[in-house]
Amino acid sequence: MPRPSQLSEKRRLLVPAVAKAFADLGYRRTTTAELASRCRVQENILYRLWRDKKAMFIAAIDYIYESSAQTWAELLKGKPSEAAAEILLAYEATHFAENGYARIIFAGLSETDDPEIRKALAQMYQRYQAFVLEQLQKHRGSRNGKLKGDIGLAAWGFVGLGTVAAIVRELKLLSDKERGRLMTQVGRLLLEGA
Amino acid sequence: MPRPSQLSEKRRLLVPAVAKAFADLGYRRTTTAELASRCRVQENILYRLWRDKKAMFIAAIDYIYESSAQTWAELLKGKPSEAAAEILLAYEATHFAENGYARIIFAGLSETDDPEIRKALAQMYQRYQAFVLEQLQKHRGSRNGKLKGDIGLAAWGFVGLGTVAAIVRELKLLSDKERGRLMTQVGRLLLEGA
DNA sequence: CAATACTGTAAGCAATCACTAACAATATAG
DNA sequence: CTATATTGTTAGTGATTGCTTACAGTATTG
Repeated sequence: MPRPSQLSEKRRLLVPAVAKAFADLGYRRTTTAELASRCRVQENILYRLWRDKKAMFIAAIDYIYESSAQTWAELLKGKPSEAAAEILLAYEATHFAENGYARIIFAGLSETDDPEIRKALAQMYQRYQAFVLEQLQKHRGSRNGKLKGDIGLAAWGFVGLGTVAAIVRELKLLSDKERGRLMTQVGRLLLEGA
Repeated sequence: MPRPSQLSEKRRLLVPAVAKAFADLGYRRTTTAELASRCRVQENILYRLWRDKKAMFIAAIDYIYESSAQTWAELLKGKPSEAAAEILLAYEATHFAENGYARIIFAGLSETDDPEIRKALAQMYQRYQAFVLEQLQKHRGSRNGKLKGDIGLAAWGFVGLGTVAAIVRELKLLSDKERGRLMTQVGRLLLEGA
């Protein structure tokens, strides 16, 4: 018997560096040579782990949500679930999109006629929306406010708020402080519903 | 004296086709050969009109807002200014991002470390926000509701709403009907303020 | 007319880059 | 030990593509 494959393990190990590269450089300026260099391996190795450059990109997309989810789980550990929404909102008001991964998403969104990329992005967005929705339900469940309208749409509103916050950060359209106020203020609006 | 230059005129003439190409294909898959073909000219001609491919892309970015502004002006012609916000919201609930130009923006957002691209995008976003803000002020000015918080941030909220609507459309995450409800429902929330 | 710059057409080049082939070295299971 | 598949290293290539050069034709002004 030969030695057992460690491919999937190696993939997990390298994905963060791959994601960072795409986040720093976008898709087209992230050459496979650059990826190899950042991963401290030869290009060849990458092609044993992933079919082609696109597959590396998709792995980066998948990693984004996992990375967020891990941060959130850490943050909410031991906290009461009704407080989760407020805690997350306060945290993201200052830290949202600080890792730069949003640029991976933008790069992907300009390639949405590729079915695999679209699928990966769709899955990622649906996960985000589902997570937000869960927090919203727990939050609103506690109080019995006059909640009007579909709560699922409010969750999508949050996704939009996050997106514009990332854009505003990327383009330096608002100061950190103003961007924080944007998140908390519009966030609170969505949290409570009209 | 030689014949007068018609360069700027020709630029105006070709920009819509250029923008359509970038919208259809993204940045990297839009080759200069493809651009030339769609414009029904030789590549060479394009390089007389713009310094390089990036300049063509930036021209496309600039065109996006102009295109929207023209549509809106048409739509609001002869309408009372207090009604503008509602009219626009109702219109965009079904027509937002239908031209596909959003993909130009996403392509640009993944290249934001280029100063010229960032500048073009920042200008475009600021124009959109300023326009929305203007409509919001006219809308809220008419009624004297309990408007809490910074109205400028609400305008950024609208920009976020538009962005998520474009994403949701691109990725087919919601049906047309649901997306319309997203726009109107969250839009109304932002319109009135908490 | 004539000078001058603009417009159109064709061909091609230099550089980048995704991807591969070939081979040596190594670790594991029987 | 040995067979087998994995891992590491080097080099290279075919294709794409942004951009340029060169030249012929044309319209406009003095």
